[in-house]
Parts: sequence; C-alpha cells; structure tokens
Amino acid sequence: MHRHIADALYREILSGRHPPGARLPAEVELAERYGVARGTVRQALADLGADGVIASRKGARRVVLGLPLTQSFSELLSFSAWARALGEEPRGRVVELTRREATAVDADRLGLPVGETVYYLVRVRLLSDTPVMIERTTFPGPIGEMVATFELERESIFEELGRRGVDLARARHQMEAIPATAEDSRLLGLRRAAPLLRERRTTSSTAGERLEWSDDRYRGDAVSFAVENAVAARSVGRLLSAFGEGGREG
Amino acid sequence: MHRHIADALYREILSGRHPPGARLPAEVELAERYGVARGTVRQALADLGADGVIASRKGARRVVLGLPLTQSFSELLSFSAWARALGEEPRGRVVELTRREATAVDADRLGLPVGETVYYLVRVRLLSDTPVMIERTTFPGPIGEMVATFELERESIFEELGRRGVDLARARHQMEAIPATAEDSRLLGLRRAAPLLRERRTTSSTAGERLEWSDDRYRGDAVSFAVENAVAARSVGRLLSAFGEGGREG
DNA sequence: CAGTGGTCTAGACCACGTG
DNA sequence: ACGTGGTCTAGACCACTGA
Repeated sequence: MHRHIADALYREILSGRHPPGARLPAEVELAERYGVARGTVRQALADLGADGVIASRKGARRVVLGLPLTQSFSELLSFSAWARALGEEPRGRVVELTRREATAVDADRLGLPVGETVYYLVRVRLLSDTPVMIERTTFPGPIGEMVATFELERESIFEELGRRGVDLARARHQMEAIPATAEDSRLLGLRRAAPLLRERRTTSSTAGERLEWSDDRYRGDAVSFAVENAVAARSVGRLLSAFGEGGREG
Repeated sequence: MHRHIADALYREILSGRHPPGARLPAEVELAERYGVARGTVRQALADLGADGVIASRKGARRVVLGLPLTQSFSELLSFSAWARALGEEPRGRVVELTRREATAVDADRLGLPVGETVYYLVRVRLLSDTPVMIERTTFPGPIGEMVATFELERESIFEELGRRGVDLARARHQMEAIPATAEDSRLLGLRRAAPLLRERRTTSSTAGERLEWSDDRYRGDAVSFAVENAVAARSVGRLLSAFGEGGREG
C-alpha cells in the first residue's frame, strides 16, 4: 500500500501537478484521500524522500525538490539499463571469455583462495555503434558457469542473474581518472593516455558473499557519474586513499 | 530516543560485540531492553540500515554487514575532513578570490539571475606539500561575503559555514575524467592533458536554496572516490548523459 | 494560534526463514 | 511450528512554521 501511494504521488509530480517548489498536501489529508492511517502515508513519503524527490521540515508542508537522478539501484550496475534510458539498444562485443585461476587481486576482491577457478570476461560496450566502455569482469566459478551460458552480445548480465535468483544486494564502487593503456586506446579508438574514468566495483549478496568484481573504463568525454546525498542518508563517502593506493593492477 | 538507540547499537558494532555477519537481537528484544515500543526500535534500525551498517530480510534477524566507508556527510564535502582522516594537516593556497557578476553557468547552477553578484574562489589544496586538487567555487553574494572573512588558507569553509548556522543539507555531485587544461597542469605541476578527476557539486539547503557550486579537479593518481549502495537505499545513480552533455564550461 | 511534521505507543495480521 | 521482520491502525504529545 505505501508503495502504491508513493508511486501515485511520484506520478503526480512527474505530471507537473506538483512542480519543484510546490508544497504537497498534508499527511492527514493524504491519509484521508487514500483511506489509510497516517503512518502508512509517512512511509510512502519517506520512500520519496530517500530518492531526493521531496524535502520535509518540522512544522511546514513537504516541498517538491525535483526529479531524482535515477530511479533504481540496478541502473548503477547495469550498462543495459543505462543505455535503454538513453533510448539506445544496449550492445556489447565480447573480446574475451576465459576460465582461469584467481590472481592475488581476484582473490582479494572476491574473497577466494588464490588459484581457485574464476571466469574472466572482457566486453566492449557500444552506444550508437561507438565504443564507450570496456568492461573487465571476474566471476567466482559457479556464477561464471551461469554467465558463460548467456547471450553476452545482447543480454544484461545483472538482469539475467537477477532473474535466475542470484541475490545481488550491495555494491561498492571506486572511481578514478586514469590514462588509457595501449589496449584501452585500441579497443576504444582513442589516442594513447586519453583520460578514462575507471569504475572498480565489487557486488555482494545480502549475506556479504562476493558475486563479481569488475574494472570498467569509460571514455572521459562520453559519460559522467552522478551522486546525490542528504544529511539523513549517510551512505556515500570519499574513499580514504591517496597516492598509489588502489594500485595499477587493472 | 531512536537516535540514542541507533548510536548505542552502532557503538556495540564498533566495539566488536556484533562482528560483521553476526545477527542482531530481535526487535522485540531491543524494545524490551530500552523500554520503548517496537516502532521506535525499528526507526533506530532504519537509521543504521540507511548507513549500510546492517541488512534485513523478512523472517530473519538483522545481519551486521560491516562499517560504512565514511561516518559523516561533511566528509564528502570537506577536503579538510578528508585530509585529517589521512593524518594530514589540511592546507590550501588561495589563487583567486573575486566578486563578479554571475555567468549563465553560475546562474543555472545557483538558481540566480545572470549578472547577480557572486563570489569566485580558486584554491589549490595540498597533501604533504604536494598539490592534489584545484577547487573553483562560486558562492551567492550573501554566502560569499561570509566566506571572504574566513582564514581561507587554513579553515574549512563547510565546517565554518555550518558553525555560523548555514543550513547545508543536500549535495549533488557529478564526476568525470577530463584532460588537464594549461592552467590545471600549471597549478598541479602535471604535464598537459594529464587525466584529472573532475567533481562538480551543487550544495543546497533543506528548502532547496542553492548555497554554492564548485568545480573540483583532482590529480588522477592521487585520489579515488568510493560509493556504496544497497538495494534499499536508492540514493545513488548514474547520470543520464552521454557525449558532450555536461559541457566544458569549467 | 491553528496546522504540520517528528516522534512514540500498543496493539494487530501476514509472509517469510530457520530449525 | 515458531519466531522474525514488514506492514498497518488509531490514537497521542510536542516543537516548529506560517499566517
């Protein structure tokens, strides 16, 4: 029910009925309108607040802030969802898919012993037939065996894993600017040492089990990442690293 | 009360009494321990969940995930807090502080009319006497007048504004990889076109009033940004932009 | 001063998980 | 089967906002 109310209010905001700056109806009024208790309305409003759509101050009606930068968690993980939101057909060219033994870096990232079997996948992702990103992903053996059966040129790995019941719950991202290596510039069609935005990511299950790690490199002129944070939602932070920490192992 | 309970539980987790992977006491048990209703305990646990400290699944006890990457909102904004966490003395060299008229970009970012008075501050920030970041910040007139009185070589602007009662509530960040301009490379002591991590940020009050915007450029080899997200906390997203969107106005 | 959101209480039912 | 978290109800008091 609270989800339904949040959706209804969000659609009203999208429709322009409550433009940015407008004040929303009071909680009691909404409770009456939807025939629910005030607590349920508050839960719906909390959902919208967490997305940065509305703000609240004690004593005053809630205010519409604007539209959130993204709607779903999966969009941060999924190149495919991002491409579709841009009106593009997500595509990927598989450069390499190998089964190999975990390196020290893999072992650290995935929480496995060195030498354990992992799957290594390299894909170049395209927008409008232009390469914009190189994806170098390592999966633990069991996940890799599933991934190897996917249609990697077209399917979204994350969406497909989700459909098969894999519990993708949390991700940790690390973002840096690096110069393109020889292979990077060849695959992306850029000059040597062009600036790339590197995102290194580790995805875990609810229980903390590591499900993949990836080194994704975006053309600097093709993409930007957005983060929004509020005082109440303290889930974003600057990594405590400097000078060489984080290495060059990619 | 819910804040007190959240703090108490967080301290218990920090102390190692509930190591990562451990299951927390049930809600009813905590309610009994603190002599409050179950709803109050749930509110405290929601606070910890938003910080990524614990996870919950229907039917099972809450699980401790680990420590968040950062404790406070101000750390993402504040170079000073970041430097201190690295054991460094935060320092900044003021390159420029001018009062000028708002450009179209300033007007858009700060929600002001073009030509309105703004303050423009350029600082080079140092770690271990090495320049690692250039900060180009624009403040609306009233905020700028306060900032102009600060000891800009040593003080943290955000911390100082907070102390003076300015309501810094929300920030929107955008991160990209760009090549260093001639001025960038001169101020940072890098070669031309070295990869930089650019963070553009707009900070707002609770009511949505814009308080500053900044174009910060970090040495690519000196810093990385970390983001952690969970399914429940949908506050982080990839910006929907590609190819030139976002401009080169810096 | 009336209205509003923030907080808390004391119940209740349900779907889910774990043992 | 039982305990657990997710959800919802129907009240209540307070601090704050805004007219």
